[in-house]
Amino acid sequence: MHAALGLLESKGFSSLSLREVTREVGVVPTAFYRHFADMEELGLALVDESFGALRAMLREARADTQRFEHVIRGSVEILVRHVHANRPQFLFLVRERFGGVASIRHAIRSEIRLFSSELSTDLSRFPNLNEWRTEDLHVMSSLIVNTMVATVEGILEAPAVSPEAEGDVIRTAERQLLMIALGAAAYKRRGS
Amino acid sequence: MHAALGLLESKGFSSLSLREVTREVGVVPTAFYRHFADMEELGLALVDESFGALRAMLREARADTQRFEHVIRGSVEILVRHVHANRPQFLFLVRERFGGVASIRHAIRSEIRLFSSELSTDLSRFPNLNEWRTEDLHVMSSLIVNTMVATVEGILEAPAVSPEAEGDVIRTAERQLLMIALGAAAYKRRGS
DNA sequence: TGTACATCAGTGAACGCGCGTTCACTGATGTAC
DNA sequence: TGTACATCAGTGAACGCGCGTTCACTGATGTAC
Repeated sequence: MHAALGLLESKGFSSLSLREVTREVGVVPTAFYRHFADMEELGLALVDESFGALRAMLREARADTQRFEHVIRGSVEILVRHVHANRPQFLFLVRERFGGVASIRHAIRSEIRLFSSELSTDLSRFPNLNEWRTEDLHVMSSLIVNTMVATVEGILEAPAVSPEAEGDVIRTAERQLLMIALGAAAYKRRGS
Repeated sequence: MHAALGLLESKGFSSLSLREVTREVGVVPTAFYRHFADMEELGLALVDESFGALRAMLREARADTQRFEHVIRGSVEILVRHVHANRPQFLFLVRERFGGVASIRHAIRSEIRLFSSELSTDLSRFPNLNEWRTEDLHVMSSLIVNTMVATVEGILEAPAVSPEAEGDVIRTAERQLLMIALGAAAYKRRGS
């Protein structure tokens, strides 16, 4: 799994061959079958492992909800830290969300959808949001998730050697989340 | 190109073979070389064609900017119509943005970045926004682009047979854009 | 403590297959004079 | 208007290659008695 993730830095999963993986490990191709029935099974194992990294990040973010501005800055900081610490996993999830293997694609999409609906629940615990209609909470949380996903993409894409490109991505993300928070409040005022 | 786009409905470009394409056309593999030097050249031609569809959409959207709420509803309507009319092209762009062929990936990303900066310029023509700092305009326009991209993904993903799933995507997009517009205004009030 | 057996990860040869690419070719269509 | 030649898209045989998968095997480690 580690060898596969390494190779996936530079190519999509569906064009990764069983022989490439075993070659990377330094083992004969047939040895692969001692561990997985086929490449799809390896792919789904990588999905699981990557979800582990993702959920660890969310757990930390959730344990850390304070005042509004601090929530934004803190959440983005946690996001950046986890993406750096688990770059291969996040890269895998971001890419294979649209990749060629249907079962992987569906697993990733449904996990993101799940995350978005959990975020709705979390948001409803904020004093200002606790009487929102679930529909409006969903609109807001999917907007936040989209922004977070785009931020992960931006971090992964930013050249590792250029901290200023990453700084831009981070600053933009923080301002966008603030815009969303302010927008949600105005949206609600306007609706009632 | 038409045959390739058809095959790309169900797989990524980097796992599409030259022989599959010619088989689909009903022609011998070597005939491929009468038209393209290799698959990458075909891929880049598809990028060009798909950008054509994308730019046609943006041209129409730009010709149609009116009051704020109408802009949102009108833009989303235009988006939906063009995605339906050019589904294979949009599917191609959305997927290959993270696909396995670097030159394709980079072409798509730089086009989206270009679009985002053009949107900044367009936004600055709105009376309320004409004195914003370009940096804040960029924050707002990239938030809008992210939302639009996510909406395209949602439309492409929604089962073709289920108009209600697509209706949800559309309604969510409209509300998110409204949230962004209101949020941008509040963000600015707060900043000054 | 020693023996017998099971489990496990890895080996190496072999297979048939689809792939990209080469080559010399054919025959239809377009162009110059 | 007729002839000669160029251009063009497609043909079909052939190549070497990497692929996934099969099979019977080896030798190390773990487990039962």
